[in-house]
Amino acid sequence: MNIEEKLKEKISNALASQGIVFPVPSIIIEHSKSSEHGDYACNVALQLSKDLHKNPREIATIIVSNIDRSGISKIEIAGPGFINFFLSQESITKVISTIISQGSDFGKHEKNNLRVNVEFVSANPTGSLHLGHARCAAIGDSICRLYEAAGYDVTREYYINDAGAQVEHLGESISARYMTLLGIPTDVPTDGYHGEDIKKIASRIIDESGNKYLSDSIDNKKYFVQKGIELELENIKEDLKSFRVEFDVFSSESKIREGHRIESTIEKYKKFTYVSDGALFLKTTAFLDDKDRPIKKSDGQYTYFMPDIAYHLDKLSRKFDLLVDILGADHHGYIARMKSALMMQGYSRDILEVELVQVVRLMKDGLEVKMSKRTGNAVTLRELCEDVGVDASRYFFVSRAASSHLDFDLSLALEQNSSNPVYYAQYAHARLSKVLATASDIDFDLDGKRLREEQENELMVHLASYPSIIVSSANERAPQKIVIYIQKLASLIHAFYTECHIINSDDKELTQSRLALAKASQIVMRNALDIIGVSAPEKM
RNA sequence: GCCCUUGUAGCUCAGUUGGAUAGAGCAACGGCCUUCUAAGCCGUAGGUUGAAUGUUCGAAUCAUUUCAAGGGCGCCA
Repeated sequence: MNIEEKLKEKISNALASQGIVFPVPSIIIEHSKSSEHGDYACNVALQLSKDLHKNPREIATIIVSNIDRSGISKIEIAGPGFINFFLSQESITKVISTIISQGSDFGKHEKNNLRVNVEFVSANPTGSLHLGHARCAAIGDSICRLYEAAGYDVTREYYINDAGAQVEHLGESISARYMTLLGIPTDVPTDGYHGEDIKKIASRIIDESGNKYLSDSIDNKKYFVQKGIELELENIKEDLKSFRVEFDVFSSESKIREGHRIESTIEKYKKFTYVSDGALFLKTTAFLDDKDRPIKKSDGQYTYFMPDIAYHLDKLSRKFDLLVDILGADHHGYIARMKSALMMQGYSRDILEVELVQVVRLMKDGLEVKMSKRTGNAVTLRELCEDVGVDASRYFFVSRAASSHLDFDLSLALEQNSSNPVYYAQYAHARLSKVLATASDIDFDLDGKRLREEQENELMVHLASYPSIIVSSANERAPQKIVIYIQKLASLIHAFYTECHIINSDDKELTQSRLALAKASQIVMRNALDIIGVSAPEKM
């Protein structure tokens, strides 16, 4: 149990001893913003004053006079009724030995036996991934890593839309390039794809099988579509891998449409459908939606919504306790309708959580550049990795809340290279690594007996809060909180490094204490960077 | 016209779910390298939290209205 949990329990017990029931989970312990407010602060007295009809300071006094004071050096009641805790030296330094003994497991929680499926990116296999996908990939993967650290069993899933009009256009575009390369000039359809990747695919088909697919047969058309999807997907997987994102499961729309799966799904929804103007509608307004949605068009084709419902039911049939979809913000209308569809099958509205990621606007010299896959002028994930770097890109995307509208200026991102905050954090890790390597023959003082400075104290308190930050970030699916944590950690490490010289040839004991703190800090920095998929270099 | 998201320092953004003096990073200004990496540290300046009203001990956070930006509005994905 860490310090915060212990404090919560003490407070709850103190209240219970006076007949006031206030369970541990509803108690909020916060880090004091300034050291004059102690190491931790609690506002229960203010929360309780309304229910108990008592002055908050009075309640605080009751708590303080009944609390178990072990590990606490001083308790103060401040302001309107805050309780400020000053920890004893031993309870602060204890975190060092905990971190060093747990190593890369520090911050990871015990398995909670909950299975979560996170679907993200899921870009159509019709071209390279671009900036917007990069943001989704960075956020999605970090959320997965957070869930893993918080004890969930996580499945990363990618849904391939390989059955709609988009992939038909892909096939036609490849076909046109293929013809042109073989000496029969053919225009790419106006709603087709014009990027370089299409040319590459066409020439690859020629390399593999020459002019075998020249005729306009249906089989050949199918071949171009199928081959196009295969190669685009291969490309996407490679790009994602170099961005340190790997999926466990790829599901495809065409599989969902196979056999009579859609028909049998519709059968399950019989109670909630009706025909209007020749189209089949799903009565989503019976649940959360403001309009009923068509699932089968009057021409007999399904809308995209129908296979999507079948797909979500497919995921649920694989026994997940929670589904998370990470989608572009233009899908927000989709949330109510999909939740409604799942509720029709008896699932709770919370079985599906949707995280909306705002689009990235590409800027150049202060002006917006419209990105389009069709015209091929988008900044791709690959370019981003090559020009800005994986670490800087992932850090940048994760440091902003998914809901924030984001402008991305590539030239500025390149310029800012050395002042990018990611290097601030990595540099802190590298500096500690160097000191630890230099003093590798000196033992650690795991009790941190000689740690007295304010910088050391603040650093230790911050280190101790890491496990609870993991839990709250995971619950809120908010990886940017980890970035904030990292930023603060880096700042404290740099201050410690500058103000508290670690290796002192004339004071071995002090050196041993500080080396232990350096080691613990290095471990936590590395663990935290790993959550957002950023490397922790030994030297820079 | 209706719905969703967003609006915080010159710029890019945080803000622990209603708490103490609203915080970081860039940019600006002033200091600090004969000792472990100056990609650093210490300090200064910068704010009517888009605007207004309300809810209460207490509001950037909740409610209503309003302005602005982006997105979505029954057979597109």
